[in-house]
Amino acid sequence: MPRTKKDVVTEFRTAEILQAACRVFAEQGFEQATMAEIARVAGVAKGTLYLYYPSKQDIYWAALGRSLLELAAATRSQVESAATAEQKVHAFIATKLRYFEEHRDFFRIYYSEVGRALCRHGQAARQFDDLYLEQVKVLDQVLQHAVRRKAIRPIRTDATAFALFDLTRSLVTQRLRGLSRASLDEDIEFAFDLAWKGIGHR
Amino acid sequence: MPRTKKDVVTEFRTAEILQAACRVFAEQGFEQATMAEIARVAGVAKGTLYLYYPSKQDIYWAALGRSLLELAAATRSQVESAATAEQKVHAFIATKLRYFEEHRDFFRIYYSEVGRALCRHGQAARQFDDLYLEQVKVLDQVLQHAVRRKAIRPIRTDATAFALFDLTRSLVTQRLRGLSRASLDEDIEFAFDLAWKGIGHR
DNA sequence: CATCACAATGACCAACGAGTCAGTATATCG
DNA sequence: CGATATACTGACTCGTTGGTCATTGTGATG
Repeated sequence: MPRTKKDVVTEFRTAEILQAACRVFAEQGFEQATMAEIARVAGVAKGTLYLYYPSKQDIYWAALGRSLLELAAATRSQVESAATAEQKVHAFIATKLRYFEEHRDFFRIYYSEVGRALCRHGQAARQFDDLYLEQVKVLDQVLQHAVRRKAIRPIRTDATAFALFDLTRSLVTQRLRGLSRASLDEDIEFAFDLAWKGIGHR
Repeated sequence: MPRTKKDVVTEFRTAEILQAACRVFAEQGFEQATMAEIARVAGVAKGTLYLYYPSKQDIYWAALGRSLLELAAATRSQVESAATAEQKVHAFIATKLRYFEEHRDFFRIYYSEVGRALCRHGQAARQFDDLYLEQVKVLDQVLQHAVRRKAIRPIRTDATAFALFDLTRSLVTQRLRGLSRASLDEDIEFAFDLAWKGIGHR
């Protein structure tokens, strides 16, 4: 247990900064957000931000990555512990919808980042893209396995995985925009029902 | 027929500028794109841009709006001229996939704009949002009608309309990212199949 | 060819914001 | 308490870029 005091302060400031960054980036988007505003919300001076992160980009990736990894881990865990393919698909959708419901700011940043992936191709964001594709792969493998077992009809599993991914995003977006008057559980069942009927046997 | 000469030149320059803007915005995104770069690609001086559009924002909306209206009109027309609900849903998906395939730069801008809709809420982009919701409504009404006729099972038509919308976007994205090795027609059939099975009777 | 109207230009300006750093406050310790 | 170290501050720098406008080019007209 080295420098406990220093570490505690660092951890505290880091969390404070990332939380503020999350709020500001979610509200303004990356380009419109300013370091001054993040500092204001975090309750520190602008210079302090640079004691903990070397640049605006780094704060952004840190804020995004933290939640992204958490969500990826939760999804993997829930999907793994589900028994059947049906339950795995359900778990995938439910986990994501629940997590985004609790982390709306994160979803805003995430969603806008996905939108930007088509511009600036080849540039940064490799980490982000990898995680994204890995998530799709989890679903892809569930589907492949299900097809082999004839639990679902033969189908292009990779394209379907993407589609289910986007179906989930679609529901979250509807909720965030206030376009869904249904409860979270109702939305989960709705999405799963649509998906399962779409890929199901008949 | 007034000032023909002037009108022709104006039309020519306008088209040239919008095309250049479309390319640059698609590549860089709104914030990263510079007026200097748009001017360079259009083959004019920066000042010339301001003879035809009052601001960067205006060029952006003009470039986006032009294609957006065209797509909306095409979709409406194709859906209307289809006979059954099944054919209407098919027409909706096919029209969009085909249009985006031919206007990839437009799709990039469109997609990134959708991503930004969750940030900056309440601000500009009202036109854009209206058109977006109107497109969903077209599909919603097709579904409502189909439910009444019992052509599909009873279902939350508004949420489903959104979901089909995003399913379509999902396929386009896969194509643009080079993740789909299928032909355009195959992707259309795939998307339609998935959708129709999902909402179908059994 | 001279004149004129206006389209086009690009050097310039002002605003803005990321990142810096000399100075200040605060904590630690002998 | 005084000395030293370190966390923090915010005024400043400096590159970038949207937008302007005095000047230049062009083509029509008499």
